[in-house]
Amino acid sequence: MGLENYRRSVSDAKCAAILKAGRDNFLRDGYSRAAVAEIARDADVSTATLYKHFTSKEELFAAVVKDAYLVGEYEGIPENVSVEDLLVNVILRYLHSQYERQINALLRIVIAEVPSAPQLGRDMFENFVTTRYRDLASILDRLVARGLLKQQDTQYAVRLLGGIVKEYFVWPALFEANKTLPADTEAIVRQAVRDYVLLYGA
Amino acid sequence: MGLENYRRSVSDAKCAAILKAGRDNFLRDGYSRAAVAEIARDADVSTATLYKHFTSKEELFAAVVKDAYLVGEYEGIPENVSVEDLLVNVILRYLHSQYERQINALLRIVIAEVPSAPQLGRDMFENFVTTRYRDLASILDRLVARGLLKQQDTQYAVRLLGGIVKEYFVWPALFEANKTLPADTEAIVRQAVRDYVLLYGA
Amino acid sequence: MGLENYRRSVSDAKCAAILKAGRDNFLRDGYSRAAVAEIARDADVSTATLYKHFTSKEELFAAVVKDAYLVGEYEGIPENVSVEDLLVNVILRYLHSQYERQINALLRIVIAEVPSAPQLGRDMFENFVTTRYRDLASILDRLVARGLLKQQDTQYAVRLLGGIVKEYFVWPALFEANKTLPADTEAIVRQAVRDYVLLYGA
Amino acid sequence: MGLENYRRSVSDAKCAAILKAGRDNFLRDGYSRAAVAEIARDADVSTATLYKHFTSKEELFAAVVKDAYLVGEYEGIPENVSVEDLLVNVILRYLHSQYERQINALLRIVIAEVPSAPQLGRDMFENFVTTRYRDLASILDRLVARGLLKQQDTQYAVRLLGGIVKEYFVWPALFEANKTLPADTEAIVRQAVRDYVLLYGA
DNA sequence: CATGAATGAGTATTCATTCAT
DNA sequence: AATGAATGAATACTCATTCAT
Repeated sequence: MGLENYRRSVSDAKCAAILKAGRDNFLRDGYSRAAVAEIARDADVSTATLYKHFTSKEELFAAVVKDAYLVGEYEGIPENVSVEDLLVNVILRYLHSQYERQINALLRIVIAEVPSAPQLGRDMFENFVTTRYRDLASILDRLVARGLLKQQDTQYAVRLLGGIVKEYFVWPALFEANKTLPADTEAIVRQAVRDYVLLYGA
Repeated sequence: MGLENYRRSVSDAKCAAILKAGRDNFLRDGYSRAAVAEIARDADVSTATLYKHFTSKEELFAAVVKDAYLVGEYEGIPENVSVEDLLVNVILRYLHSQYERQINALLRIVIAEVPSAPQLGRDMFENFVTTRYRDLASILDRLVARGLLKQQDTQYAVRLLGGIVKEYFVWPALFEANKTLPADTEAIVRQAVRDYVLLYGA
Repeated sequence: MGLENYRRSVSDAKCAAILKAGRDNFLRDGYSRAAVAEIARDADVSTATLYKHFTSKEELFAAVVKDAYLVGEYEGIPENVSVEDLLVNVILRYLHSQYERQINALLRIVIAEVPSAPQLGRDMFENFVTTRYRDLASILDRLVARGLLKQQDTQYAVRLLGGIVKEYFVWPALFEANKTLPADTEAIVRQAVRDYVLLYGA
Repeated sequence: MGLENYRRSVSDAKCAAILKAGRDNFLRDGYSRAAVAEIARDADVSTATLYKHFTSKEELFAAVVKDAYLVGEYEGIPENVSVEDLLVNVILRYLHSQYERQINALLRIVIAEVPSAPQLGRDMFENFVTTRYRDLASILDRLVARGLLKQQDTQYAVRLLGGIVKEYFVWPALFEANKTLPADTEAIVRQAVRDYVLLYGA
């Protein structure tokens, strides 16, 4: 079994190297301009090896995107904080993760490929929008249950919050490469949360 | 001058034909996949003529994008309507214009090209986001002046409204080709405006 | 019209050069091994130009094959010769044409591609077998009409003659590259014709 | 010796599996398009093992072809039948063997490879043409010796028969994949033999 | 002895751009 | 001024063969 394990580990390492090189290249050049040969070269692998692991450029890109989903987030909700602080905290964690992992740049490319790879668009929407909204809605539901927020349509409430957050932090990042979170991020988030609490707070 | 005028008008007609063919091709195939030769063919022009008018594919695309800015919108603000109705009306006009002119599909392509054509991204952001927000803010300012809305930071108010509208009507359209405005568009817009008026109404 | 004519003549010349280079390469290397890039280079043309003229390697090959059909043959039948001499003469003309134009080598390649390009096989069979047999049958029919041959099934008679001729002169050429007509060709053909006349002569 | 025998038998089995898989692949895809990796997979062997048995794709193909020679044919000549029936019988056995064993498809591939593998062409010609003709000639010789046929050049006679048989049953099969023996095969063979007997019968 | 991962050289085809006419 | 033929560089993908384990 030593041989098999050895092979698997080598293979996994190459696969990871390809994914990383692919990610870098796609982020830098976009999907169409990124060259499979260069990705292979950057990963210190022959193109043929790359094609052993991923049967096409498209599949490699899909794998790169899927790879971005994998990081788990915000398990517990801390007690003893105000509703406002809690929501600000949750949203800031979203945002930092989004920026650190360069999800915005990835979004750009996926959006560009929506007409030719619709499934990829749907998947990414599901994973980066719908799922997060589900998580946030469940938090709001619990706060409602605890009497800390009014009865409300949490589906809509989530989108209200999400809308203003995207407005400030995602939308501009789509139109400018290498955007970083602005200095007044927390202030803006806090303002948005405050409005929300004004409307829907207990 | 007759000959010169004739020549100019022919030239302008060709230019318009190229822009239209370019628009169609870019919208259908995206930037990279769209072929200059096909655009020229669709415009009934030789490739050389196309290159006389636009020095590169990139410039042609930029011109196509700029062309989309040109359509004027919502001149007058009707009097004698409630603040709510007025805002709903204005927003719906934005949305219909956005969908009818396929701005979402164009946005997709511009977004994709942001890393390689940053100026284009900035321009489009300026023209489709900032400008509109300025218009809307001036409307809000006037409403504040008339005492129909509270004193407020209209810059922020506009983005609150814009965020929720994009959340529902632009964001999903980026991730799905050929999306049309949903049937309950007006209801959603009205709900958003109602929330806004609750917070900032006089 | 000078420009147009000039362009056409240049274009035709290039087309001919490509066909010739294609023919040479296919004959030397077979279909699969022949490289489009090398054909283009031999024809002093870029690959893109080659693809303007022929939309694919397969189409180029088909054109090369079709080109081989184009040479017209044996219009008149001389009078005042014996039936035997006449037939020997006709058959020898077939054979020389077949060898000079390297039809055998072309046949080899077409045969190889029959599973993947069945239409090409059918076309070549039609043009190099069926058509010739029709010509020869019409000759035999006229000889029968003149009373120089017995009443007979000329369809079958033609295939009897064709079979023996292929047996000696085509079949071996399929299995050996650059085969030339053997020295005793005429003697063998004469023997075959003699047998035929023994069976079917008046 | 038990272990050695076991090993040899395993090795032989693998070799046979490779040959069979090779045959199937070459027949299906032709020489160039057939992929060594797929042959190995079909044979349940690693590519390295395949290369242990056959040092190159070309050699494997040669072995596949040689394998087709190995089936023995028509040992005894029945007595007490007419010359005509005897010859018809012999020829039909040739033909059925040729079609059942897909020799025509194999011929196609060998013919295609003649320029690059001339020896293979010569071998196949020797084994599928010359050898058979020798067998048939020896039968004719015996018939002449028994006084059932005239004195004759049996070399030539054999090719007369062979020519007409190929004309009807091999030649068309080269130009059409998956051809089967036509329904009137026996009638045609009988007609050919009858002509031959007319010419050369006692 | 057997493996299968890895390779490098090669393939057909495309496209933005130029230039002789 | 307008053409459209021509190009050269690039691209995704394949495959016979080898070699470390």
